[in-house]
Amino acid sequence: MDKVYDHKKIEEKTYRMWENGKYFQPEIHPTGKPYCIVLPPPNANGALHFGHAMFTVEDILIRYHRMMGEAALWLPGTDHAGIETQFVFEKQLAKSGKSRFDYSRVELYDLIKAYVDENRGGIEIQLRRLGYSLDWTREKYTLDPRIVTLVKQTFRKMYDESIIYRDYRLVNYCTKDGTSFSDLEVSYEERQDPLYYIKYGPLILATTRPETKFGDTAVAVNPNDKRYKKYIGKEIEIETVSGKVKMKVIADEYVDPQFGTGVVKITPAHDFNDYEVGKRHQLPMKQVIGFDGKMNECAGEFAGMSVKKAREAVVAQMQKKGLIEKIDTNYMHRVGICYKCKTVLEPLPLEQWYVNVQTLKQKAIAVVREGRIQIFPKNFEQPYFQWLENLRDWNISRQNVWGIQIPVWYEVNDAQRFTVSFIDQQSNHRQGNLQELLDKGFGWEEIVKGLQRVIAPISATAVFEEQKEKEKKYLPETDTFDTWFSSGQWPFVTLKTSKQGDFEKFYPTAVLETAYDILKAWVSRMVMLGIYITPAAVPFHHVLVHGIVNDPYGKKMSKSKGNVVNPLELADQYGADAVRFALIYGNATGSDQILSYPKLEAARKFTNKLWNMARFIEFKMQQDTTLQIAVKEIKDLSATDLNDKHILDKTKKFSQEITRYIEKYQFNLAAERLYEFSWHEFADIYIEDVKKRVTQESFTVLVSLYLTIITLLHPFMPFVTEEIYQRLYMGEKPLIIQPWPRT
RNA sequence: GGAUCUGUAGUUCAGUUGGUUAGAACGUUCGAUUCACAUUCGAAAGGUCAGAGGUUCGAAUCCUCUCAGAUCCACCA
Repeated sequence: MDKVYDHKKIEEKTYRMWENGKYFQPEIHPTGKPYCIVLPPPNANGALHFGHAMFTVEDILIRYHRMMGEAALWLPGTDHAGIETQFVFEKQLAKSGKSRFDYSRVELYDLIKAYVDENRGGIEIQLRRLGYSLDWTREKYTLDPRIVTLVKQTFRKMYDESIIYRDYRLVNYCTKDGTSFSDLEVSYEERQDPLYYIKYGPLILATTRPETKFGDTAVAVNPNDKRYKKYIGKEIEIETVSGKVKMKVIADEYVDPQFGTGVVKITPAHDFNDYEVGKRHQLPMKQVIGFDGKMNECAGEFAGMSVKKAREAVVAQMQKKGLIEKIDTNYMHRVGICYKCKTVLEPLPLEQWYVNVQTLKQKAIAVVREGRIQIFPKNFEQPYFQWLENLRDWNISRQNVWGIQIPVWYEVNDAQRFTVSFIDQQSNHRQGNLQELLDKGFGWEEIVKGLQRVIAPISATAVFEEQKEKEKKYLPETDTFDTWFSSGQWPFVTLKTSKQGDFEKFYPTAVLETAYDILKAWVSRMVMLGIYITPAAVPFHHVLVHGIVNDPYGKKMSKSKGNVVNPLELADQYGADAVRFALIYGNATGSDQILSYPKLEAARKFTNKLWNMARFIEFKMQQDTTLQIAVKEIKDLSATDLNDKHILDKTKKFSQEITRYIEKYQFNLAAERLYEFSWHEFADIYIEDVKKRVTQESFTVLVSLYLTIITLLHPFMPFVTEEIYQRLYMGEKPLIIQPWPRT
């Protein structure tokens, strides 16, 4: 044996040995109790980051249960990550001077698919490098045809049961990425913007968005506001930049008399609150901002300007006309921005598909309250409940190409009411009213072939593929599902499309292990959709939450900050075992941690220490051949020496402790105890003691206890322990499937 | 505005249902060491457990308040 443990010589070949031996497959224990963890699917196109290194927790559980003789399945898979991937791809496109508007949706999809296929596989290699005992023979991908079919079936079922519906309402729309987002995906930013006090006929109102005034369809005051009582229900005449306009004054509780002047302009098409007010008072919606982020023809002379430009221009005009009372430049407020590109999100009215979450969320709350699903640590239940209780209907439409297309067709019986965009035969981007485009001479076939996007009226008849009638014309829904709609079904769609009988055997899964930041986005969706599709079962019994790994200074790792550390580089330097151990050691379940180089170094020294214990044993056996026999026959341990008895007893207790810690998901305590015991109790004291009095009996005890230690450590540090096992013990089967020490 | 979490040695963090002198790692200081390991061994120093009050025979742990930091949710033009 080398004097120093060299992980580079060991890790790759060991992983190959495990994989070739089919030890990652649950069939290795055909009659064992089923135990299943489904890997939270990383972005197929992405690279490993530190969050993924926390999968170590799952590997510990899987390896432990496998050694317990259970049929342990850790099912890997990757996610197509709709918006993320398309975002990255479009950046690439931009470099070559192109944009998504240059391609039909079919072409664009194929381009992205080719791009992803080219970059795929990286993540799998990286997960192998960290020693994760995933059953690769069962690997899944969110766009696997059979999974797509199941996802669409869920949509169909929900639609048939009226849980999914289509509606025309305001959505958070990113004009740069060209798609809407769910409430969850909106980020907020504190901003200082001018608050304009504008003269509205006899009234004065405060607004941050004077450019939306073209979409105003009423002025509102609080019903109890004495100052304005006389105007309620009346029409007032208003001088505006575009001439005189009449406007109704309505009363609504929503208006806060304390804010500004207590008068609000109501723009139902461009503000969420105004939209609600508009619904209550049956106000018309007048859209003045287009999906390109520019003012439309309703804005008169300002048409074609960006929102920002238009705001400045409108204000300038108003000032000229003396319509601005004053400007408060110190006004602070929060604006919704796109979490990807930071563009200010526009509330825009759009036809979208929604999931009615009322019943689903009540059930999702109930299963946790009743303890059918337990969250560890328990304090993460609170945000889970809070978020679900606040949850509003879930917008699942995304105007992306990269994703699962919503499987619906619209009957085109009145082309006048459809808006389409497409690439014509000359490869030009066209968009507009379908009837007008047809009138201009574009052919139906041409439009369908180059189709980019269809906006069907809310009244259009939506049918599924097989419901289409031959004599009728249809255009497809071009929107795709929110990625979370498909990944929210992950536990059952993976198992249902896996090997025969897997679903029946492994569902519900044992544990869902993930970072707390996607508890809401992902876990709650899985619970909702899981109990919807499989009402008798929950998708997993336990939710195990881990924290985030921050950079050495405690700052969140992010590409933009440039402080991202690649776990594989650390695995190269310190060894995969050391990286795994350092992440577990000294960090309580669920709490954030700081990447610590001293800790990595300490973990690496630990692997070397273990290695040298093995070297000592090997050395002794070479020195004294009578000791070799002892190694092979470590069954009936008898100890006459008091110290031997003592350590036997201690090791027994130690082994119980480790088991208990793993069962209770206290991996940090397990790791600390393993480190402490093996180094300072076993090596420093016991080995030193035996050195002075080597007998066959004491050496046998020593060797057998060392085996126990190596076995208990295996889930945490699989490579070095397996290698030691292979060298010293050479059983018929490798350590990975040796039985867990029982007491 | 509502909620959650965190505050323990120079640093990073443990501390299971309240129970002797509050632990570890790294760092620091002193010492050892031919023969498994200098990536080692032995030893030492280092803490008013953020602060104040309360419950208790007993509090880092439970309760209240204060201070500091982080996060989440909601949201007024």
